[in-house]
Amino acid sequence: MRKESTMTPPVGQDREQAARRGRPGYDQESLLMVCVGVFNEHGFDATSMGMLADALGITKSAIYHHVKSKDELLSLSLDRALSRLDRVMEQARQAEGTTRERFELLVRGTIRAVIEEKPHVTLLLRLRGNSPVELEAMNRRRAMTRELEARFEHAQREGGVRTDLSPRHLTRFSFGLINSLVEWYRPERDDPDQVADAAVAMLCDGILLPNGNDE
Amino acid sequence: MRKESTMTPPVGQDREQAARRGRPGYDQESLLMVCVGVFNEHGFDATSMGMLADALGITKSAIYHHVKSKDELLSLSLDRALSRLDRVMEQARQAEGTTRERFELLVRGTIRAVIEEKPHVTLLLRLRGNSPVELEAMNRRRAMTRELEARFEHAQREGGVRTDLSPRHLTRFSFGLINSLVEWYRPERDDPDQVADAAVAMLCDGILLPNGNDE
DNA sequence: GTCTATACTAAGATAGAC
DNA sequence: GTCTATCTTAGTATAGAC
Repeated sequence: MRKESTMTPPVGQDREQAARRGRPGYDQESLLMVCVGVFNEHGFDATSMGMLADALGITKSAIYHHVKSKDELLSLSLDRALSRLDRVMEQARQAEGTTRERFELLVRGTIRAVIEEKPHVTLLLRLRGNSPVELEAMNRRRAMTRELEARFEHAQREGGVRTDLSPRHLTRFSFGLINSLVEWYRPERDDPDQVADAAVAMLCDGILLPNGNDE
Repeated sequence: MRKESTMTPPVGQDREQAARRGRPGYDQESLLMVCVGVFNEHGFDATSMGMLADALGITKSAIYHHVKSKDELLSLSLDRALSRLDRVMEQARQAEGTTRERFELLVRGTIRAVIEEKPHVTLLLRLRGNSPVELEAMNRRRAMTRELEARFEHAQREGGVRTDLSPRHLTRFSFGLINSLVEWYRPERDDPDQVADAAVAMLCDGILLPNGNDE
């Protein structure tokens, strides 16, 4: 059994440490991180409890000591992603300055959140709505999209953003560009600040040189 | 059995029509379209043959008359997506004109392809590499990404594209913006030309007004 | 081209010992 | 906190009748 247990359960020497700080075997947090990694590698639905057990180096049934179900693992992960993104939106609401400054703050904040919570955000962005847990998370995410759309509309009226594009398309394409991070960002290859600079530059000013050549 | 068969199998009156044109029951093409729709709704792995059977209005076993396996359905769909995208790349290779003109051609071609073959492209973009079929399709797609990256590098040397962003980031973010279409494009809400215009505008020139306001 | 019936395998989850 | 053993359900796929 247990074909590819790469990770040895971090058995603790120092127990008796006020309940949820030590880690005799796994605690819920460390277990969650391993599971989310496997979810993202194969997709949530393609991941069986057996595969999780293999990655954890324990048996299927041992997982149920930490969580009630596979869905609870998903729920815990999605909550982390959503609460992190909520904080970004809250920060954006309170921001002041020019349109560009406020937009830049939002973009950079979102990118930081996506990078720092990448495993959880990845899971969030790939939901299909197959369970109540997924549906609720998708609703929370949808609310953020709508809020950004309203923000774009406002910025257009204020005159900071071009008005030849609909708020819908501005929103969807902007999120599309940023969210693609979960599909290709790798800490070894990509510097977070450089990535954020590139996203801001592309979104604000595009990729062509102002004095475009005519060959 | 068969709880929500919305689609009645299109039983044909006019048979004997040269093998693969008529449709007594389903032919492979019409069956594929229904199945791919279900795959995209729930995700490939979360879709069982039973769900396909329900959507088709036939039984599970009847599906095996048309295809050897669930994986063959996936393979047929991915082939359609990839061959369509291959044609876009081929067209881009032969294009002439300014950097902007050639870039615009590529963007518009890709967007047309994504929209016109949306179900198949959607499936392609969501692969996790869980089977040989998926891995091979991902390789073909990766080749296209690399080709675009080389194109960006070339355009930077020629002077048409800003050089403060790496080809990698230009490529990934551009594809991210465009590919997001599969997640939100809806024919009833979005006009294809308007969507393409918006993508070109954002990618080439960004979203801010040239004469940005300082409030 | 589709059906019923069924073989076979793996899934998520639980009980109770250690 | 993890184990073995097991329950139950659902999965893909096949055989053979109509």
